[in-house]
Amino acid sequence: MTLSEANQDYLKAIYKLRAHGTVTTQALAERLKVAPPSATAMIKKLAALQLVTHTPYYGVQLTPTGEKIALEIIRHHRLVETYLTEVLGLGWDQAHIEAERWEHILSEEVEARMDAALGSPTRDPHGAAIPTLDGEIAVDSWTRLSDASGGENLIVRRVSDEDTELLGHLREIGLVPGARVAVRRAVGAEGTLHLEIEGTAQVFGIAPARFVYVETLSDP
Amino acid sequence: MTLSEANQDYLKAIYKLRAHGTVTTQALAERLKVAPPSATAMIKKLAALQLVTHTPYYGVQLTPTGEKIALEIIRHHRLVETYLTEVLGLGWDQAHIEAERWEHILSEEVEARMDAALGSPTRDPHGAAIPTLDGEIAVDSWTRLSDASGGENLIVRRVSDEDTELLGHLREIGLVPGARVAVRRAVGAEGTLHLEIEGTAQVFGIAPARFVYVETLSDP
DNA sequence: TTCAAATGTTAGACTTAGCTAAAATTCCTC
DNA sequence: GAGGAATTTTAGCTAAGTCTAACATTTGAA
Repeated sequence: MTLSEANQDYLKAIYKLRAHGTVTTQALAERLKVAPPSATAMIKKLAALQLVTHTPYYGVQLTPTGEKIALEIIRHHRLVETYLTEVLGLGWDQAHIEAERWEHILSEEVEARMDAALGSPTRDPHGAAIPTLDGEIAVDSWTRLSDASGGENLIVRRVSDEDTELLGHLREIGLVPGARVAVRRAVGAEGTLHLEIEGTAQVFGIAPARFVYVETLSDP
Repeated sequence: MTLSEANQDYLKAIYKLRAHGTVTTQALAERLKVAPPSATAMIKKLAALQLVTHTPYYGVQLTPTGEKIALEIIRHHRLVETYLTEVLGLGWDQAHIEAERWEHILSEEVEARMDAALGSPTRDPHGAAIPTLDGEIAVDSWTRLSDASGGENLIVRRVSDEDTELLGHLREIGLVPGARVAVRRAVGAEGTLHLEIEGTAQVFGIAPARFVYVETLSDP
């Protein structure tokens, strides 16, 4: 079975949106930047291929086969991202954009070579887990930087690659996997965070902090 | 102007078929494995984009812009082919198949990185010239192994990558760029060539020998 | 030089994946 | 629980690129 790029993009998007098991048409349409009817149409096709189950008006869910395929694509994406940054020296944001295209055309053979060249990495440059060849993926239990209450000592474990622009910014200010962060002061829902990143003071918005996952070293 | 993969494939095919300046619909259709009407339709689109000129019933020709784009794609292809064999260790035939897909999605940025990693190569693994960034390409004046009359000492300069299967075979028997070949005996049109490749005797068909380009070291 | 074969083009249909407009359904508020 | 708002789906169109069948043109052989 050969799936079109569009098919693959939808499966990947459903996978990434599937926090509560089921994904709405609108969420899918937004993420893929298509109109809702386009998403409905594709959902039907994927359902016919048994890659998703669809309850009209109530959302879509990946079948085990669909999930496996989504994980393959994500593996490709993250492996390529890692390769492009580690071996060819591209920036994170550039690598992410490239990987969006490469993920669809990567053969098993080249995948294996890149994997070997990188020493079978388990994390991509932003700290996201790279699924294994047989579709296993590590489950992270980190918290979001936006949930910090103030006073914690944290270590950045992962930054989401969903917002390309943000990605570049995070890197600039040093909010990268492995960075140590102290939260000096946290302000409410619409507020800001006062951070010390590797010893440098920074004021950071709550909104982008939702995309930074951290491990807590010491609580306030 | 962003061209579709199909557009790019046609431009590349026209470039490769353009030995006598003009390319027939049939030749194009055959090379791309599509029906002739499909080729006609695409020719019209490319003509509307000013990438080719079309004289109905008399063939198609690249405009300077069309040729430049074709050369960009060929540069991508050959650079990728070189990268995949030299850096990732793929076989020639495998690399060629991969490059057919990669050539369409390679960004200028990654192209530049691969070029640098390889030390700006001028030839791909089969000996074909890699066009420069500004669309210059070396013109080869080598002869075909099939034209050998017997008694020559030759050096292989290039093997055509058009026939994927043949490519693998040529490599196995050592008919690769740089190989020294002595032609012991040549037989007529439908016949065979008796070769000595790097000292090893081989009988080789005239047909596949058309895909091997050689430089003559000494005439009979 | 004529006419059949080969080649090329036109006509019309199909598939994929997108769109807008309108209808159906669910959700939410009062 | 009724009704408007939000969401989802259906209906119908479009564009790219493919196909087959039919028509047009060129070529080549008698």
